[in-house]
Amino acid sequence: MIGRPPATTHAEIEVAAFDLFARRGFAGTTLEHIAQAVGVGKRTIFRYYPSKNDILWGQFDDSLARFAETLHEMPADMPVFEAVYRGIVDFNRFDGQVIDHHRERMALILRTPELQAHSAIRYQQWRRVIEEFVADRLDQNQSSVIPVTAGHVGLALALSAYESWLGSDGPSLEDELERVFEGLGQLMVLRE
Amino acid sequence: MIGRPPATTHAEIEVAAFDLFARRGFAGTTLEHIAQAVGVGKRTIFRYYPSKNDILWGQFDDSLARFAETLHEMPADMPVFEAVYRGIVDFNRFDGQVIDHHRERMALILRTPELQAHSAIRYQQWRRVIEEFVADRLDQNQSSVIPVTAGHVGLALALSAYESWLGSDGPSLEDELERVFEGLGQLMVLRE
DNA sequence: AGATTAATGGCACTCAGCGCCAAATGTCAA
DNA sequence: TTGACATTTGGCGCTGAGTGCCATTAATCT
Repeated sequence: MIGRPPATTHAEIEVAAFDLFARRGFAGTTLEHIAQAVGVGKRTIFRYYPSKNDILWGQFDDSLARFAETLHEMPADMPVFEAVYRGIVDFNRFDGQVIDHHRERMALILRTPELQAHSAIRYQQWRRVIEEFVADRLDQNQSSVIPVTAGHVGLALALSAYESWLGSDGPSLEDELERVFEGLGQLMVLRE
Repeated sequence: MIGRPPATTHAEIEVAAFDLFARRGFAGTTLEHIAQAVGVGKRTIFRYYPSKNDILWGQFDDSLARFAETLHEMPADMPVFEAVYRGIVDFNRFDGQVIDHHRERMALILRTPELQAHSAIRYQQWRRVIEEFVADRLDQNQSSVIPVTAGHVGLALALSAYESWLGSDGPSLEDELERVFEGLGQLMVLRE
């Protein structure tokens, strides 16, 4: 490769930041701390991540592409929202090796106020993937009611499952998703 | 009242800020601008609102109490999630005089990235109200699956309706909520 | 008039984030 | 081996949100 070689990597920054966040808290960790831990200038951190909030989201953009793929691979005769549900389950499947790390990461993201707020931006991208899929399947406009609702409700399911998952240490994420989905079914039936 | 009289009010700050946000954009408006418009020190603004993000949310805390009341006034034999749905509709009923203002406010909140992010914090409080109500009705713990899911899904419905409402200028917010709710029903039925 | 009470607002600070640009550090061609 | 070139680094200085501190101001009460 030509030019001056990079002094660090996204992964290295993420690891260092993760460690500091866990030990000193998110707010208690300045970008200066992270930069020093990595052995790089503060200015450089910003070249790798647009903001302190984004560090923990790592490769989320790649994941989104994978999510879209997963959805589009669902059998064409499967009911839309079931496809969405299964897509969400697939999207949140992690190997035993990384699941612990994923849990800690999500605990930070879902329980740190600043990160909670920032997540809304990421969730939006995630919802768009569902919207697009549902709109495509039902041959509707992406901004019409059903696709938008599917996106929001899909997110609602995922977040509910994550909260339950983080709150206890028994069931797997997949189990929690199923329980939540079933719960929604009950709620809807209860309406009649 | 004893002591030095206040130099301004929450309402005055809100009006001034709202005007500036509409004209110069949220990011383009500094707290210094708002302070000058109100004729007060920047430091004082922070005594009335904890952050720039919070100004537009005004009396939200009071609204929450009203929301909780509305829910608890629902007939005891009404199915839980229908009660939640009706509570949301009631909560979002506004007089013809204030509806235009409410629309502009929500457009700002839902379309400005910084505010979108910050809203997550407020939504959380709002969800808690639903959680509490549902938990109470079903005699479950507030943090168990059904109440949490009801909170998230309730929010999903409200946000979907607001997006539709802001996107077109025909139907009322109440109509949009009904369409969204019906849409969710379709999605769920489609699963079978 | 003087004591008391409560709000104001200035000052100095920290930290996130950005624009700018010179310096550093590699590769490649002659 | 040397010099041109490409690319990243990181320092500097700035803006703007938000906080702690505290003297000042402006009311009321005795």
